[in-house]
Amino acid sequence: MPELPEVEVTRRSFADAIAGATILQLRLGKPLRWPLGCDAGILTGRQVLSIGRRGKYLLIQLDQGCLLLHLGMSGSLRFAPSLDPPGVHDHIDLHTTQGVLRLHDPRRFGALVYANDLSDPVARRLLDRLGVEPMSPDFTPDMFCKGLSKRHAAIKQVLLAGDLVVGVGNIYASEALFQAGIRPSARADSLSRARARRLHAAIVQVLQRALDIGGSSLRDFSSATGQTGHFQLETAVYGRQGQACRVCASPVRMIRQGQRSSFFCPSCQPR
DNA sequence: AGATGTCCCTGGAAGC
DNA sequence: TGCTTCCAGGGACATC
Repeated sequence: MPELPEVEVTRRSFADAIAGATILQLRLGKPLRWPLGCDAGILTGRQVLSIGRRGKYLLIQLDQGCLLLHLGMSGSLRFAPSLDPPGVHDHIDLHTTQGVLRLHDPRRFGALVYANDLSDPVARRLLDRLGVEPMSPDFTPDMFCKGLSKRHAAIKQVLLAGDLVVGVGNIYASEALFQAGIRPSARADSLSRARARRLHAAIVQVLQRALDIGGSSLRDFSSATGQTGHFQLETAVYGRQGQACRVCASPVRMIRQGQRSSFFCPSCQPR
């Protein structure tokens, strides 16, 4: 499932190729999570200036207006000069003078939303609550520690909430917590400064590593050019319940937190 | 304001 | 073999 590294890899894989293109037509398939919010016809003739990203949202900046694209949990993009006729799960085809941008999304948790600009209430509703970018200079150990100290919930759930730091999904949250030696159920405000700093470093490291290897944590992930990661991310704990911890050989355990599964090693993550 | 539970959707796996 | 049930996930939203 696309977490931040996959979204960023996707962005980089077609941003340059689509920049400057003029939109010819937007074809919509089955309804996605939210409606587009405008008549698809008004996009014809508009120019794509750039592709940005905020959290897991791709921001398609137009000469007039902006499209917010979310891959949900099963979405992937393809950008090519031409594509086969759309299949059952191809729900968006953005035809441009430089190629077709296609969203393939079997589970339809993805979305494409039009906004006049990023200060439009439509965009703000989606983006305002997002925390800092984990790979930006704003994500400092200090702000992270301060943020955690105000939260009583379990650390794993605070990470997933995305209002402190964005982009850490279910897989990378478990992996970062393992690397920091912190149990997912530990209360955020119970972490010492030293442990919170360790977690901060682990988050950056885990995400950077995934980015470096092309966002390959997703089993069937591919970039917009169809590039698949050659390196499957070797998860330390995610999805490995019952198997031996790669560090100490204790059986990895799974618990449920807020309808999500969390994985940890009881011995490497004692509290 | 923060915490918690619910919902959206469908392919694949597990259970009967 | 063929059915049914369960599960995965991001994140907005409602409710406490």
